[in-house]
Amino acid sequence: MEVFRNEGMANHKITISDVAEALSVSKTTVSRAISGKGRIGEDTRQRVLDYIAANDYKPNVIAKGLAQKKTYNIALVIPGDCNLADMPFFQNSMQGICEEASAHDYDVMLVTTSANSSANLERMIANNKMDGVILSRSMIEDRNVYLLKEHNIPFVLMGTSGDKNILQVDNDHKSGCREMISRMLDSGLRKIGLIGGSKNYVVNRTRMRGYQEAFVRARQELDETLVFEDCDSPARIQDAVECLIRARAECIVCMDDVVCLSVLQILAKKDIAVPQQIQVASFYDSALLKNNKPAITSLGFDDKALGALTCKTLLDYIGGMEVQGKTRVDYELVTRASTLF
Amino acid sequence: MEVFRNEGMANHKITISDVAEALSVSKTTVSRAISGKGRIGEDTRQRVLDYIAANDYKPNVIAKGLAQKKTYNIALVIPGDCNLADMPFFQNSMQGICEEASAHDYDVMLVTTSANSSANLERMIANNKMDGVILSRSMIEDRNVYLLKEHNIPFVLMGTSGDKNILQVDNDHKSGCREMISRMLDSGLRKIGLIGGSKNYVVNRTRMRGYQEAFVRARQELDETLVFEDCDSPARIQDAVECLIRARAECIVCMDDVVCLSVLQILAKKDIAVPQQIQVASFYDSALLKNNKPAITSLGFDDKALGALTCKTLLDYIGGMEVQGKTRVDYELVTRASTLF
DNA sequence: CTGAAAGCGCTTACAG
DNA sequence: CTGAAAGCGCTTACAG
Repeated sequence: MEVFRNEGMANHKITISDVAEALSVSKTTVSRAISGKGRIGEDTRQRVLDYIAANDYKPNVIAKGLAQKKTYNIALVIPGDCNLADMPFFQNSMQGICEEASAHDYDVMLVTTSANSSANLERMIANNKMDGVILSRSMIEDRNVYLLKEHNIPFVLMGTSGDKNILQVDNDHKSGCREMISRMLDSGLRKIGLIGGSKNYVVNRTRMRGYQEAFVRARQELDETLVFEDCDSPARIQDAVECLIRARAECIVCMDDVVCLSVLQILAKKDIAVPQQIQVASFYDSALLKNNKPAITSLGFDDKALGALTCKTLLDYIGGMEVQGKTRVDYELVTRASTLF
Repeated sequence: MEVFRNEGMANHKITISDVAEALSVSKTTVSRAISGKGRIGEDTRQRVLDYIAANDYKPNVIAKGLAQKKTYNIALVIPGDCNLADMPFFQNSMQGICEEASAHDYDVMLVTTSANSSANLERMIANNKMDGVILSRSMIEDRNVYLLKEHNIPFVLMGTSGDKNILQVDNDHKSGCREMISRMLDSGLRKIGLIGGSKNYVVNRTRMRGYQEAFVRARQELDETLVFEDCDSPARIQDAVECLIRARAECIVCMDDVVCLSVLQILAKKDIAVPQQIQVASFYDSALLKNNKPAITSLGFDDKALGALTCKTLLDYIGGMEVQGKTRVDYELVTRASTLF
């Protein structure tokens, strides 16, 4: 079996002293030319800039950070054990975050937490290697929020929280869900069933509120017997679907697309045609349902944009700028063949 | 709309000078007590250790790194646009990586790349903020490998490459696939269809080799007309399934579970019973198929362990230790109700 | 407009 | 066994 050993001959990088010496100026001057801070003659500035471009000198961000007491890192906290439905969300928002951070010369450190442990976050905080953190879509009880507040570390939640004191950026789930249900009510549908995942997730509670608001606005009574929350197992979903069929629901709305996938499979097994016999829609549009026939009516969110905006908010906040306490990102209601409105 | 501004009163952290002063020893001594390097009296060592425990002093990793010319960061490169089938893989391996890194006081920086751009990785390299990088399951052509080699940056591939000069750790896909097919052949099955995703992914080529080897070992002829590669669209999968049905295949083996999910939906629509009329298995066992009825025979991999091992390999390599050039992590063949062997 | 010097918080030869 | 000093690669008052 072949074996490797690192020779450790890293490329020797050129430093600020090297360029200062080469140009017969001081390090101070070089630093100023690069940062743009402090007065400096236009011609010297240009000389420095030309030289570093030609010799592709890159300042050492670590050293810069040490001098400025900054790290140019943010941490992204994601659940280590999220369910399948959330993966596309994390995947896409991550990309938005990374790109936005990159654009501001920041890097993002990954921290995974599990429901029972914030050990990784604690270590990260202790090590002090980041200027701020992004918390992602969270549970009702969040120890991470507590930790961050206690240590006075700037953070923004990519998600929704009832706590008015924390910065939050989220997809506008409530409005989206409300609009979808409103459209259904407008089209004459009345028996609109709802099947949702765990209420421990804030996002599911928010979606529920959108559903409720639509009924209030339409001055229609909401039939509680058509609502099934906490359906976090196949068995519960099965029960819910059967109840809804018995109750002659006209439409089944699923809170996320894992639920929706299950529902579709159950309906297929029972040979119940969508949308002819029952309509189906999902509050979240992901790759999971992309290839389904019929195509599923759902809410489209731009998770990458959400990630980018969240990152921008954090960076602005770290930079001492004023930022909005609560930001909601727009959605798109995409009606497809699985519904008839 | 409420607005926030960061007051910037970060907690003032205690430094090595503070503890040196408090104990009337030199910074050198404190440093030695902590690092364990260099001679130091047992009693002074204990005094220092007690003090820092009591006042929970944590050395500043950034400063430490600067002095040692290390960063205590590794970068993890993941595709920004991976497909659904790969998400659980990334999610789980990420967790393994983060935990292993954490255990060695390393942090992991996230770098997303897209097929057409390695810009984020290039920036990361230029900034020199990591000691090494983990590349994840990759395409046949990989610009990232080229970049890393060029800059002489230690890296390991979490995946498989034909390039013998790069460190690689991967699930033992080939053996797993071979064993599954061998078991099928042993049980008397002959017409074993295969439907796979894009051949641009190394992993799919590896799986294919496992499939082929099983036939060779069993001295059975492989019927090429039952093999469908590059099925990266629903339409192609549909075609493949129909061909296999026409050819009276006894079993359909899917290279990943997104393919498998499609296949199952198609079979359901055609009212073809699994496993009675046709058996179905998948080369990858993920949450996607978890709730399917019947349960699907598949290969189980411990992606979290894979991530941890990959991280360990990189860290060992960075640390100058000898590491194995190529490591394969074991799998588990899980036979379930979707097959009859 | 420019530079010498101190400092960010550590480590590590070197000397004792 | 312990410490003074130089150094990692930057920034930034301060002085000129």
